[in-house]
Amino acid sequence: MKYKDTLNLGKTAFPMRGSLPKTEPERQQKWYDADLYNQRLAQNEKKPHFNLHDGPPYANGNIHLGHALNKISKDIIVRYKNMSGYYAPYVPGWDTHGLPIEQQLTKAGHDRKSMPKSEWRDLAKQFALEQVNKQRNDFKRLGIMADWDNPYITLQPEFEAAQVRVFGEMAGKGYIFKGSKPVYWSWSSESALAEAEIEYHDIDSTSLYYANKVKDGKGILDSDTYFVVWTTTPFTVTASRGITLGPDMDYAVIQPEGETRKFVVATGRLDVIASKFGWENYKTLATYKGQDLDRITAFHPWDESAEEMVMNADHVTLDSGTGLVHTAPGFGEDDFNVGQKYGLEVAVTVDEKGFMTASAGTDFEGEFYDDVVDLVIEKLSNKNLFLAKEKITHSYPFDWRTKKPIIWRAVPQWFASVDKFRQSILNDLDNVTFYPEWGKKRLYNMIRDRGDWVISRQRVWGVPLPIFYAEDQTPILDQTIINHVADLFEKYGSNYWFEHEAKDLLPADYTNEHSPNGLFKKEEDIMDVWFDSGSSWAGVMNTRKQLDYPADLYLEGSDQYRGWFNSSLITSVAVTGHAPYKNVLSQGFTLDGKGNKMSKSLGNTISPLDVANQMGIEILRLWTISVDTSQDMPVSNEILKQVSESYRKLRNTLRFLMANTSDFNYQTDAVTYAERAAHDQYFSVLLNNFIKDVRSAYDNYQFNDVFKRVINFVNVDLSAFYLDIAKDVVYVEAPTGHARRSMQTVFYETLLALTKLLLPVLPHTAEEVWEYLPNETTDFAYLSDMPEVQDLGDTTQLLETWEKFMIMRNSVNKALEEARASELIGKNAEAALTLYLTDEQQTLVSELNANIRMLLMVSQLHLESTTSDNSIKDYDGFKIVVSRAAGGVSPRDRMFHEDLGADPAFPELSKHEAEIIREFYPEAVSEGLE
RNA sequence: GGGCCUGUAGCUCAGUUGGUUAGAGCACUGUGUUGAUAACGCAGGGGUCACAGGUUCGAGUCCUGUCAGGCCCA
Repeated sequence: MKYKDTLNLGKTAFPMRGSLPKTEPERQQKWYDADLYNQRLAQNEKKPHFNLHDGPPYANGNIHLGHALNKISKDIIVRYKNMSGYYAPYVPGWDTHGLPIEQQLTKAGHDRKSMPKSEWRDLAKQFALEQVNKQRNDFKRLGIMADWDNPYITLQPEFEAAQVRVFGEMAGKGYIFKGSKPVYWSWSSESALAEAEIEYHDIDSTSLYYANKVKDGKGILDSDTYFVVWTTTPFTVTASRGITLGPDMDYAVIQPEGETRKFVVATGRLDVIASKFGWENYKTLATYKGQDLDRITAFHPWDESAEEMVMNADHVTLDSGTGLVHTAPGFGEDDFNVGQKYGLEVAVTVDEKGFMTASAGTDFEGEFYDDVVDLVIEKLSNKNLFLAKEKITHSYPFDWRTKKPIIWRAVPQWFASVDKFRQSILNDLDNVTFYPEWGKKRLYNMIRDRGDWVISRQRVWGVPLPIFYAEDQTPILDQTIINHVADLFEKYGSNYWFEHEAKDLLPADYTNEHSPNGLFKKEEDIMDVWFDSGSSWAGVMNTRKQLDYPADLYLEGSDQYRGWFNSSLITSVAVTGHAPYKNVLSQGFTLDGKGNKMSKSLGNTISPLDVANQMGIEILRLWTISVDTSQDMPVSNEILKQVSESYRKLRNTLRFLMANTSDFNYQTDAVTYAERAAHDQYFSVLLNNFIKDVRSAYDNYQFNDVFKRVINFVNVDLSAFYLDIAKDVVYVEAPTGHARRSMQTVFYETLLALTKLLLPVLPHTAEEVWEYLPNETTDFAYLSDMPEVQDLGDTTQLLETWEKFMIMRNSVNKALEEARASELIGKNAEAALTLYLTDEQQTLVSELNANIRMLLMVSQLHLESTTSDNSIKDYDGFKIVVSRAAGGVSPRDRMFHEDLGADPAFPELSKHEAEIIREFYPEAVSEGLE
């Protein structure tokens, strides 16, 4: 018989390497085959609910790292909650309407104008659903446990119906109104364009400098004073209604030599302007801040029915022009915004084809907008207001399809009046908890400063605005009618709107005093897609019976303060008076290894599927908790490599625990806490605190705290200490003896706790471990519950004592290392230690009440009283002498013993070992050992 | 230009209400083992806390500015 056969070396088939790219998909298939998602929920049916509401990704394109981070984070939370006493469903969603999908159709060669709208919408729907399927498969590869068979999709009839009802509620409360607002307008395609449909080219334009005569100087400016303004779009002078100044910028009133008129120009532009206009000498009569001149008025250059208001806004710069900006609210976004603040008219003097309308004046009517420069100059010159013209080259927006220039032009739009319930929104934010805390401030500022919400889009692929027009063009916004439309959508889908006439969309007997002939028209615009996803609290949380409103948690990237967090909040407060979420968790963005934005053009992106296929999705999942997700997170191959090292450490540690508990049955062999050896009790306490800390980190969504605690526990407490000293027990001691069983009990509890605590992050690995735990009865680890914190009484004293021991151990290690360096010993087993202890240190030793020789992993230990002998080296307060161990080496435990051969049958073994052999391997007495 | 956020060892993170020589894990170097072995132990080196001012007896920690980076606006 061999010595080795009398040892209890660990045994397990659990592979050291995970082969994750290969095994993960197989394991996921098992989950889906077993319908694990619903199994877990069924088990939790009577528990309190925890609702994480999924923000819908846009159904277009491949999933990227941001998607992965988002879904993995949600999966971690949902899995944790389901294993911690909650019923936590996870209904994934997709955002499917909107322009990008229309653009994909165009790219694919479809022409929107060559087919009926309903047909175009069918194509869009088909495309969107294909994208959903593709993304769904990719999300499943990430190991996400969700209701993949029943997602919510914003194009689903029940979702659209709920959304329209939200709109109806808001209309019923008077929050919806019609106005107009500038948009990118392509006269060449007679259509509004989105930012994405525009490309920029350099063009030459004629810019004009002209003067506006003061009308009401408010006692500050004389009536012979003129504001000098500059414009690069002369046609907009016809719709000019204001002059915008920088509130903190300086303006001078000057009088050039030989001039009777006075001019207002920004001080910072005076030199440039004077030379441009040939003002050789001028005197400065006064200077003002922009804000001093607020609300002074001037005459429109020629239109007597209009006037120009002096306003202040921050967008004014001194880069060009005069520091005074001619402002036409119908033809520019800045102009519109500042105009709204001052209540200016939104004049639009160009029609949809780019021709001037009657409102521009009879001289202009019918002229093409780009051909009126000379006419404008003539009109200005007639009034002696023209100052100069100048050719400029600048970047200008073009229609990407027709390659013609575009203009800003106000068109009728539907608005949601945020102003009417802004204060309720702001107040209700106090009832929401934000992770991180600054999220509240960020959302608060945005809501506080935002304007009304433009909810209409001049597009086709979206939910129609359920509004009708009477014969005299009066819009009909009636909640009852809107709900009637919602009912139709619920039955037939929103394409019904495009397939039917207005009369078929209205209740059968509907009449309206504005339509004496019973004729009606329907609105052609659709809703902003943010209204779609912003209604999901109604379309999903309120609609599905296993979910509740408000949600416990919304979790998205920090860009969603402007997006989904924002739009959901607005619609929810508008309808119910409350936020749709109790908690909001926002995450940063993934950056490359240098901290820069990831982008395809820079070629620094990392695909989550590539990581899954090359390293395993477990690595990316582990990465997710290794970083502080509340901030931006760098990712690189180097970083992922480091994470995979951590994964290997975790995996190996689990493997070691499994190998050394493979002959252990917790039900029959476990040793109670009170009966455990001192070091096992100590480690039990460490484990218990570890469970408490990790659970608390999960509860607070502090993922990287989970990571840090796990890694430290595994490396420091387990690997470097407990598992290291353990080998001399679990390998060497009697297989069923108390010392070994005591330790195996703790091993098993540790293994089980680690496996469960890691499951939300590493579900594949946890399930793999589970297959090696025959005593655990559930089919899947995911059907088990999180380890509970035990009441072990007051452990403060115990921990303090052992912390002191760890300091002592540290000193001993240093002493041993020196002995090794001087070649006195090789391994620790060759050493005998002599410790010269102070009174305090002796107390520590007696309090430990443990086998200290074993804990220090040396063959022999001698404890002496402290000495004044200065030749004995002090290691951080401990006087230690290392010498060679006495006696001989046992080939079995490889330690030095002075009692080898005490049992004549076993001349090479110590007495203690011989006893073990006689009891557990009696055949060795006759066979002998070698 | 505005709102919000970030910048501590090669990497990922801790650093409490400002208080002694700034910590951890990984990586690295050396070394021991070869009964966790494409593993494990031990020891060690490594930081002008982005930069510059300021407040204070004292600042990684508070204030101001600069630089770099991110999200959202303009």
